[in-house]
Amino acid sequence: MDAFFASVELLRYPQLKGLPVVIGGGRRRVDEMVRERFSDRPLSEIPAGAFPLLKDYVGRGVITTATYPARQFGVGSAMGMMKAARLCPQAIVLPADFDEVRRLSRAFKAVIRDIAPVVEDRGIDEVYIDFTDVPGGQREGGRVLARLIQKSIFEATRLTCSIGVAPNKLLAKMASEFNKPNGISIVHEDDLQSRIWPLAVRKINGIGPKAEAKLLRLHVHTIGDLAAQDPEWLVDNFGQSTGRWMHNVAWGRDDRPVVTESEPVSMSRETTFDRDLHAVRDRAELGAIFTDLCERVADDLRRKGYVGKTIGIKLRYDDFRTATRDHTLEHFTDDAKAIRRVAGLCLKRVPLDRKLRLLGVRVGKLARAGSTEATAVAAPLRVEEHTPDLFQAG
DNA sequence: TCTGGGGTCCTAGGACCC
DNA sequence: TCTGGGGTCCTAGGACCC
Repeated sequence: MDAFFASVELLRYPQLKGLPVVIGGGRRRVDEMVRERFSDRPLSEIPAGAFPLLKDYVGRGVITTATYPARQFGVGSAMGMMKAARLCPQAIVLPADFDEVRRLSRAFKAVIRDIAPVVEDRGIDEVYIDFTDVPGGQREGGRVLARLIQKSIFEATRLTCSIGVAPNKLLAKMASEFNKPNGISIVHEDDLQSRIWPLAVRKINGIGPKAEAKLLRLHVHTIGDLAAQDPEWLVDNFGQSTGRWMHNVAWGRDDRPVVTESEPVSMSRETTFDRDLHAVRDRAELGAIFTDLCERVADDLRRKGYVGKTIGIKLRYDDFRTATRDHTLEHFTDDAKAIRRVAGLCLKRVPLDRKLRLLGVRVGKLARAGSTEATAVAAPLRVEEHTPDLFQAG
């Protein structure tokens, strides 16, 4: 989906179309004051000039999404709000409306599944779709089906998306970036040299800032450079697994299937404080936040029907270093008090000499509530109950 | 006044088991 | 004088993605 969170806000405030708008940062709806001030008219008639600007923004946080006009100024996802404010002070800031974003996410995915049922979820605004067995999925290299999906999503949501069609997920993901926003791009196997190799290695899904920096140090800049490297040399520098993977992706090879179903591995809640907190001096405040996080995780587990047996905490110090501790229980739980107790034990094992900026609680090793795995009580088998197998007999 | 929140997967050492 | 070889699970940290 194109600039998803921002586009969702533009549905509500169409008068902001064409303007630099960023979503992010706030814990509360900073446009509430504006809405109160103009409560006598519809949202779409609030003058654009009345909205809060990035230059007036105070506080912590990062940009979730920037509209394309804002991107012209170099503002983008994951950028700190303060830095963004220097680049584009006149941008309008709005908070994310998660409920509305989730609703529209479900809506666009439902539209796709109606047309092409083999869909892999890739977060709130992205999916992989397998065109292979969709009737007409091969027409014009997939362009006809891609157009139908685009049109159907727009009719259902008034939102635009960009689609890349290619022989595998790796190339499709890259192709989807070629023609944004509201674009379609078809990449064939033969296009590797001309369209993929000139790209920076960072464009590969799976090469992040660290791998990029190391590749640049080794004078590997483009995907073509990467493809030209001896696989053995890549293995020597990045290890067996990453080295081989890098070689394969540089040659456009990816055999991962489109996975339509998956079970969650963990659920967590975390929060960055408005100001850094001290474990001793701000004990009461931290304690309340800690308990609240445990209750929210427990609530998430219950709502989604899961229990977990590994309880963990995460904290981030004022110098941005992160520490985690976890503890695995004998039994599964979704109980806030139990989670709070174990998380409290974890907290005792971590240094608390620095101020904290973030606290998080995680539950892992999940099982479906009520499943045999979740309810089985681990009882050691008594010897006389043990039926010997072939090798033990006699 | 830098740097969110919710995830997955990988690595690596150590405990423990057969 | 020589001290295995598998395997799984747990824990901590980190890279990466949306």
